[in-house]
Amino acid sequence: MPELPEVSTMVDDLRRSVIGKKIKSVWSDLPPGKLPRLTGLCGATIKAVDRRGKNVLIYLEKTGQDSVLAVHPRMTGHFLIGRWRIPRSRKEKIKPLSADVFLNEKTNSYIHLVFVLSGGEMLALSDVRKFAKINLAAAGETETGGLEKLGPDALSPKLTLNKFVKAIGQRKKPIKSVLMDQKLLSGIGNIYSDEILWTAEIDPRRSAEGLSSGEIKRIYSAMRLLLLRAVRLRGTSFSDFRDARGRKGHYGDKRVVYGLFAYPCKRCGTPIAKTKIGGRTASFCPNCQK
DNA sequence: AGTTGTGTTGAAGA
DNA sequence: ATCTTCAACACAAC
Repeated sequence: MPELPEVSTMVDDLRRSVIGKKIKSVWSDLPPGKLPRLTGLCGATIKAVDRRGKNVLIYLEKTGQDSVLAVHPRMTGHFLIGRWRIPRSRKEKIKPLSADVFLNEKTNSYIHLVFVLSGGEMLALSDVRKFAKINLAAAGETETGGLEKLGPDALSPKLTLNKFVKAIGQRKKPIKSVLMDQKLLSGIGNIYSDEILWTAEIDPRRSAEGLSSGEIKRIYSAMRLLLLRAVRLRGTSFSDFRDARGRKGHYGDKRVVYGLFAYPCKRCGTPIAKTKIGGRTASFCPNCQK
């Protein structure tokens, strides 16, 4: 699930806890091939953490060879900061060293990658479905790390209304699919596309090319408003997402349409409908989203 | 107990 | 080019 606000929350937490720390050792139980060789990162210092779309970028410095670790959490990946007992055998299961109720929550127990940091804390990746994509590139080569096709970030100040219109207008696909197309615009997934289109009062099935400039402007405003609100509320934990301390985000409590099938529309009372758009479930109000 | 659906994405097929 | 389907994987819900 992690979309822009959830990844933003991860990055926010990591910035506060891991910048300046040195990687002492790396552990993973993922099969070789699911992640690059990371042993070379031992001794590297974490210089910065950033976000691009739904990717977490961790900038590392080691004498003579700077690099950037790009992690895409896909559906269930999330970073945690804590302490775990690192297994020595394959049979042994990894588990938290403390009785921290959050780190012991099931969602947070699927640890597949751990960086042991200077100072004793560890940076771990929990990912029940193991879809997270982990990429390591030399610094300056992030453009070749699979991020080169990424469209402008949905919260970038550089993404003006004019550029937004150019990015999404003229597309024949349904507007919901266009908003979720990371090559056109990065950071939005199923949850926030539903939320944005409900707020902008636009039917998610409509072709982007048929939208008026006024309608695109409404979508742009709703996009900024909702993403900023969700960032402030530290994301949505409808499913697996947790922050770096294992705690839930609160946007889910404030959501307006996602996952509210058959509930009354918060604007007009009509029962919320759902349909499939491009293979994804879409929730919308059949009355006031035109 | 087997089937179905799930937030993402990219590759493969039409 | 453009759209749809499926696979990667594990689990919860039915």
